[in-house]
Amino acid sequence: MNPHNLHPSGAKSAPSLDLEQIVQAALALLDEAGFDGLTMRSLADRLGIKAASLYWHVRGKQELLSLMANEIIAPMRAPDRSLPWQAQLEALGRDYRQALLHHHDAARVLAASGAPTGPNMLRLSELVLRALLDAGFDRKDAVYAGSLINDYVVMFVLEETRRAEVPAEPAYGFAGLSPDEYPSLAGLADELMTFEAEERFRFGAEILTSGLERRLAKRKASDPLQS
Amino acid sequence: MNPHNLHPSGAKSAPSLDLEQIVQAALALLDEAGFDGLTMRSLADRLGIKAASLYWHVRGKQELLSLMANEIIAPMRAPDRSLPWQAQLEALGRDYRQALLHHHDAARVLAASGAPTGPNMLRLSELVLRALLDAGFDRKDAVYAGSLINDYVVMFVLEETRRAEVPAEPAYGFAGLSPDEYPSLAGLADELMTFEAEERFRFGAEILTSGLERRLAKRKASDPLQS
DNA sequence: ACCTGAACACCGTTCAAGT
DNA sequence: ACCTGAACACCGTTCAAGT
Repeated sequence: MNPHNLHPSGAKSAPSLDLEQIVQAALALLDEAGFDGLTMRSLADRLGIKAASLYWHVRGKQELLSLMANEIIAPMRAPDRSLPWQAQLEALGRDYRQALLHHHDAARVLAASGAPTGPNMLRLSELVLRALLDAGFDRKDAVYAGSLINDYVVMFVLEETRRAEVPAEPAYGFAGLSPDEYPSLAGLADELMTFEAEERFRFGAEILTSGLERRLAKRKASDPLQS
Repeated sequence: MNPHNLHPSGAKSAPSLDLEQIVQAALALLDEAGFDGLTMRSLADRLGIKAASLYWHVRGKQELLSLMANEIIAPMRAPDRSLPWQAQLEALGRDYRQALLHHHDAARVLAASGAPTGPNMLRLSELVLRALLDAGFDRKDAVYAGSLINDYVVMFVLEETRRAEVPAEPAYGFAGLSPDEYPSLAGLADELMTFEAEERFRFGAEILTSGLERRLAKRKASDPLQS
């Protein structure tokens, strides 16, 4: 239908508009079928091509997942740089979580997508690290803190999704536990089976933030050159 | 060979000694072939049976993974209860990480194994939650903190393993990044490509511990009934 | 009680060949 | 440049049948 994909209007020709369609179709398939239903074969079906054809556009499923991860976080916005670093990081964390919740099993895609490669992924890393460097963390600490924050959000939504997908999960059967063998566990059965996502997410965010605050305070105390 | 598996000596007959062999074989296979090489078919081969036979012993691969997870953390020891809670949690975290590092891709098994079910898994949860309750955290906070710590260790070793398996990973190509588009990322290229596991693990542990200390202090300040 | 044969319904990926 | 046919080398799981 459009054999050359040329724009006669001289606008810079969109690089691989086909790839964009593939990623959009993959996201739509993810929403319908979940991570386990996302296969090269059914993605090809949805695009009206054969599975083998996908390999002309992407190196393999791994690359597809990276492209999807990059697209999933596309709606994320940069936080106001004039805010305190804690507020910037919390805004990024909340935003990240919302982006993941916006697609079915998105956290599994992110967890499987490997090192950040796409521009949106790189931009997210950039924003987190910028806030940490601005705050006064040294280079190593900024990198460590950045991956801590990233891992926290992905892990949280992974668990959040798992809990939501299996309602009244029988596997979370902490109810019948022997109070003699597992006194703490048995006493916490109610709390273990409940998942109050918002409150729980804020808890972890608060722990990370105040832990980082403490780290920063110690660093500054031992290094009077910092502002 | 041992059709009834009876102990004439009156000792309580070992419940499912066969299951134990299966889990041991699965762990040996994991060590040799990694998580992706751990299939029901090759596990059956190793045991000298057919894949279908495994389903008489376990409900499915998911249950096998749970059993493996339980076995992987079997060497973990309870921390000295007289230690401060911070030291107990740090000991548990280090011990947990070591147990995971002891088997190839063990963190992937733990991440895939779902809610804790086996006795060792339950005991690990029990120990973490006991330390937190002893410290004075309320019930909800203890549960939240417990899963935070657990997730941190698993996520860390997941990343640690990924980094070790792919030496000089070309995917972690932060070197050629444009300093104009990604100034922080480009400036941190060295730190992003290095993975100093011990130091990095301690960093996260310290952030979590001091964040939890702060939380506890705030709680106690607002609740004079606590010791 | 425990195991096998045989199948079902899939996977990701490669590659020569087509247009 | 892009797609297909056909295959390769696998998966997890079920179930009637064997012993």
